[in-house]
Amino acid sequence: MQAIRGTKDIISPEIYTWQYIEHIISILTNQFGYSEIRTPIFESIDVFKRTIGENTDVVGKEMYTFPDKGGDILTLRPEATASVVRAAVQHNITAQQQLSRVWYNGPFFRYERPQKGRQRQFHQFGAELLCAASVEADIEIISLAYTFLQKLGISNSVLSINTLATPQVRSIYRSVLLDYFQSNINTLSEDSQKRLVLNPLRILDSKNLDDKLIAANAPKLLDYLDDESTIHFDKVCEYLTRLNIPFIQQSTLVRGLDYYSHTVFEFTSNALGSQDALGGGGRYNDLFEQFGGKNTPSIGFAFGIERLIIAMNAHGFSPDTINPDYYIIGFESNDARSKAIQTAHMIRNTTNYIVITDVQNRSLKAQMKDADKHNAQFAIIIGPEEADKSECIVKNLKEGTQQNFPLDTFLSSLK
RNA sequence: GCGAGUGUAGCUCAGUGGUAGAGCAGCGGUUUGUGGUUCCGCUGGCCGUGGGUUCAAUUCCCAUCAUUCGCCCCA
Repeated sequence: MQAIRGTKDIISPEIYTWQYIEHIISILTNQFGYSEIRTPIFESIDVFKRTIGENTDVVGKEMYTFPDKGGDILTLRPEATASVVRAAVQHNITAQQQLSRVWYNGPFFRYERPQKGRQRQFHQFGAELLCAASVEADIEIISLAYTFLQKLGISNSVLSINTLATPQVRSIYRSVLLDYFQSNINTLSEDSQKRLVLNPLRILDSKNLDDKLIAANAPKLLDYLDDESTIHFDKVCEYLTRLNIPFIQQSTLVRGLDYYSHTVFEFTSNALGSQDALGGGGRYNDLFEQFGGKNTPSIGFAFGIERLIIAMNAHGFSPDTINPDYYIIGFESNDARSKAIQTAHMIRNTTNYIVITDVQNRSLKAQMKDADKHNAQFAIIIGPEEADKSECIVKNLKEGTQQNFPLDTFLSSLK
């Protein structure tokens, strides 16, 4: 038996990197005043289907969808934003234009071919700023995401931003683009010919060389923006400059989910290989209405934890190891071993020190070696002689010095 | 869904048509109650799984599963 394809067990020592990231998330979200939200792992398929977009790959071929015993069609969440909005509408979180700041961290599921930085069960940390249409909201979200990467020591990632404007502008642009690509259809790659039908904007993003040449001369969305979109986007760029957050305007940046409008952004890293996005996000001003809510402009982002770890490792990150304060050694006689276990029990009950003991009845030498391997500060040694006198040897393993103490004296010195 | 590579001890990897090695790790010892350095020894592998070719396969062929890297897509 083994873990199924595209899933994995996270064990020591990698788990310490995960815990480190979770620790940073906790600090960061507190700094920005965001509170955690935990939505169900599975939802009705309808939560994702129309909101993400029926023509997207995520919905079209990547969702884990199944009927439950009652016949309801359920889907393992492939992303979080739709769930968060569903929850916000259900609980009237943003009723009366109430702003809300939330974050999440957890597993998501997409049925895809695994490769570097891509699994079927993966994990995302994300944040959503609900009910805020202002440029400042965009900036807060991008600043949060940027600060997160800084705190993790991922210094060389690149922030790309773009605007997808309003749905109205986008549909005009879409038809212009369609005409343009239609006239070049024979030189387009096979994939892009399909994209022409499903989502022509996506051709702009193609990795195919021929497509890139054609896309380079394609009409630019920027030339079709209305005033509202232009002003918003320009202000976002100005603000980023003022905050000293480096970015590049990338007119080819198209995000894969249908609900985005206006600001979209992505953080990439060259440490990741082909799946080069650490995370991304954007504004979704019309999503609430799809869940029967009022118009509630919002913006958010998500990072892939697995990809962050790849980037952190590329930067040489290694998590701090937690070393024991005391390694309690009892050896040879039952009395000595018993006193050692009692001592460990006492220390753990009355203090927060980290205490390791041997549970294999090993020799003094073996336990000393083990204490060293654990990188313990002190070895507390109790042999038959010490046990008889209710004493212990306190040995400083860093300095190699040691001294005998009555057990009581040693224990009371810890408080 | 498509393409290519890989699958041998806990880990990283050698290797050969006649049932296997190294380094690291682990355990033990170096004169018997003390770790981190040497030195010595030991444990440990149905050589991914199932078929086929062969007197014989871990080594060749096929399939399958897993994994890696691409395509696609995204976190």
